[in-house]
Amino acid sequence: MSPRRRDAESTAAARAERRAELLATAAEVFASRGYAATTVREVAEAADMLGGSLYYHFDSKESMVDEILSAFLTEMWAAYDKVTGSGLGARETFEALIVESFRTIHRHRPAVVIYQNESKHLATNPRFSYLTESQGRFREMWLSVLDRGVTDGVFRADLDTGLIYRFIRDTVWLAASWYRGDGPLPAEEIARQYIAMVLEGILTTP
Amino acid sequence: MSPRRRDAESTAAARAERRAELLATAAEVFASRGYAATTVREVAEAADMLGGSLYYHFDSKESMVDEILSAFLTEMWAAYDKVTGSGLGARETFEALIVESFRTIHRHRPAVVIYQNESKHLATNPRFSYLTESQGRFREMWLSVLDRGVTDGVFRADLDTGLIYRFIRDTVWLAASWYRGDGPLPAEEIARQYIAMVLEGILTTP
Amino acid sequence: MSPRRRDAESTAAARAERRAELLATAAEVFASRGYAATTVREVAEAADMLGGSLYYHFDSKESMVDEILSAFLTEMWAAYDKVTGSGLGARETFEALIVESFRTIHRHRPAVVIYQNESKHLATNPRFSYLTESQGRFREMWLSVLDRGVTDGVFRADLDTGLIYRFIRDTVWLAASWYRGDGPLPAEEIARQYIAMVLEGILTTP
Amino acid sequence: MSPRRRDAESTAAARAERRAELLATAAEVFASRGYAATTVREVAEAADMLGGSLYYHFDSKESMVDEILSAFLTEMWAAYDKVTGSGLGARETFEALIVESFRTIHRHRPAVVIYQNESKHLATNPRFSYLTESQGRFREMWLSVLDRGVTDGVFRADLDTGLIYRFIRDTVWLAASWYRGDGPLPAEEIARQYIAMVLEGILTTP
DNA sequence: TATGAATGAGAGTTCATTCAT
DNA sequence: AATGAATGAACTCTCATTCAT
Repeated sequence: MSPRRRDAESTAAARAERRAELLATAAEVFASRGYAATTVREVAEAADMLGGSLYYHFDSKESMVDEILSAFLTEMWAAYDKVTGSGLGARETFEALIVESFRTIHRHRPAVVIYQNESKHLATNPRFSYLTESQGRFREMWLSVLDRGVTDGVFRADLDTGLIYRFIRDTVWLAASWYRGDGPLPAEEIARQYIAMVLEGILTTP
Repeated sequence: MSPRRRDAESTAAARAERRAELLATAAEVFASRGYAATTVREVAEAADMLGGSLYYHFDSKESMVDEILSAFLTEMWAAYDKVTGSGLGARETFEALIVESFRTIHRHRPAVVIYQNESKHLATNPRFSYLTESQGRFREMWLSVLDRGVTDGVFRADLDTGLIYRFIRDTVWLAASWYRGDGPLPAEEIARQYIAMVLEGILTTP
Repeated sequence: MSPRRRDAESTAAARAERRAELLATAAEVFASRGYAATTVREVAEAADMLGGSLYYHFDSKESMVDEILSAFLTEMWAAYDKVTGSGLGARETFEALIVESFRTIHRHRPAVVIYQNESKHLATNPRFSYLTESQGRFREMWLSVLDRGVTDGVFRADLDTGLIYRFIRDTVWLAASWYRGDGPLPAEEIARQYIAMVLEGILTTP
Repeated sequence: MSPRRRDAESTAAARAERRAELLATAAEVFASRGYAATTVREVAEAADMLGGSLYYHFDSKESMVDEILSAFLTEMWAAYDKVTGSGLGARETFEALIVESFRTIHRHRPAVVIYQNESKHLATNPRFSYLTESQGRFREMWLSVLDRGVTDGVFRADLDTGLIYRFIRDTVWLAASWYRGDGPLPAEEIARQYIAMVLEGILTTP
């Protein structure tokens, strides 16, 4: 490997790292102020640069969210696929998916918040059609688990699985907007209680 | 009643009605496109007018959301207060509040969606401080019901009530973004299943 | 004279009177806030009506200033013409013109203020070409008096009459912006002192 | 001096210079068309830019006049203070102040015109309270000189000094609207004749 | 005569984006 | 890599004006 080659590699790596840094910064700003309400200048300022400088790294404001969201979704689906592909029973799959979701939130909180708040509007743009696709896949995945559970007699049959699905989707993702990882309850404890609540309900059992 | 009197009344009433109409239109547009991303022209267009014409009725774009949100919150709290003031037990109060929430969603869906999506950002503006206050009241109301239920032995003691609270808050309000009232399940059935799910869990009881 | 005729007359008279009232109101508002900065609504409000109602009486905002200014100029020139046509000597004419100017200010203060502040900008509009004409006539009138005074040995020959003219023009008209007629000095006294100052200077005579 | 240091200085200086250029352009446009009647786009056009570009340099249209006026007043007061602080007699102070005023007009004509035309309206805005203060200071300065002159027996005692003050104020500042510096009379000659006129009057001395 | 609702042009301002340096 | 100046489209809002009632 020639020195020249190594240089190219190291600068390419440095460049990728800088992008990642900037994206992380941007994600936080977008998450806290809202994508539409955030100006490019604000993002740049948070990264200690001037507005125009961001355009050396990114094509547009849009391409920033794009990268943020697609990176997050890619990683999330890799984790989900591992779970669903490991041949667990319905209840175990259910629990594992919930745990995995909280883990994703833990690792990509800003991206999750953006996804939660903006994907509906962004999805109208063809560029973000993958958001709609992801949502569909998400729905199918959960419905499949829930239906299997009902068939297996693990989950109640008197509840609409579509309703349960929405219920789970909403609470799991919205957790991103309040879960900080520095509260009194550790992540595992939250996941455990969450699972207990959904599975067994909040009533005392007689 | 003199004719003059009647005239004054009818024009004042007509004006109030027009405002209400326009606010309803604005609420729908804000809800579907997002407040920040919606232009005043779009609102006006949806009301079959030109941009400037809205300013005959309202001071600003901001005052529109203000009216939309405060009207909705006023009505919602009146309903909640009736429930909490009627001396029901913890579980009955719990159920009644859920039902009331779904009713509110049914009547003010666009306002609820706006509240859900924008209140975090709007609340930074002193004009919308009532949003933060309302959120605080909401939290206290639910925690009081939940804690009472735990004390009375109706609700499980091994779950964090703060967690349950968030759980309920998120799912109830997010329901506004998917509940249309024209789906296969009627409102009461949704409320019933929702309550069953939260109270008893989704597992089959052995 | 038939009753019908009298009615027509009285309504025409009433109408003219209303116009005059409205113009007086408008003049005051234009004078105190500036023509460009004054909105039609503000004028209407000062006359206890709504914005649109003024258009029953006047074609446009512009036509209001037009009427205000031309009425004032017509009256002013009638008075000046009387003075210049009465065969007085240069000094007497000078004094009479000054007195007449203060009288005009006294009677048309708002119009004078408007003239002072806005005529430069209005004059660019062909409709107000008479403002430029009036200014020219004004200049000629004063220069003629001053030159005659110099020729007659009444006024100093070592001063540029063009400079004196500007000097007089500025102070006389600007007096409109501070002269209220309710100060400690009565109008005649002001005119007297003003004349003394301009004619004899402010130095003590040795 | 390091190159870095010099760069920082030169860019800061270049920036200040650009601001000054733009302000000079803006002042001319405001002076000739009136502040309220001038659009930001017109100012920009006069500076060969587009409307929005001005906002890179200035916060608002208002901040432009603010800078124009306060810069002018600061310089003017520095000059006046030098005169009043140099222990001259009443008459010499009087003459020096007049000369200084004409010099100020010569150097800041557009600013003076703006001050003359707009300060009354601008002063209602708290941001421009310094205009009112300056006016008060101006009045006190002149009255003090005039009163001293009367006491010393240099100026006539039979004229109201308040009237003389207004007289001087009006003519001096209004000179800005006609004095171009390119007329037949040079600045000093104008000041000389002006002083002669005010001090000795326009009558021939018998 | 006057109202009240609406118009539509244009104002001040913001902001994503570009580009020479 | 980053700066800083500028662009230009779009936005919120204002206001003279119109017109049915």
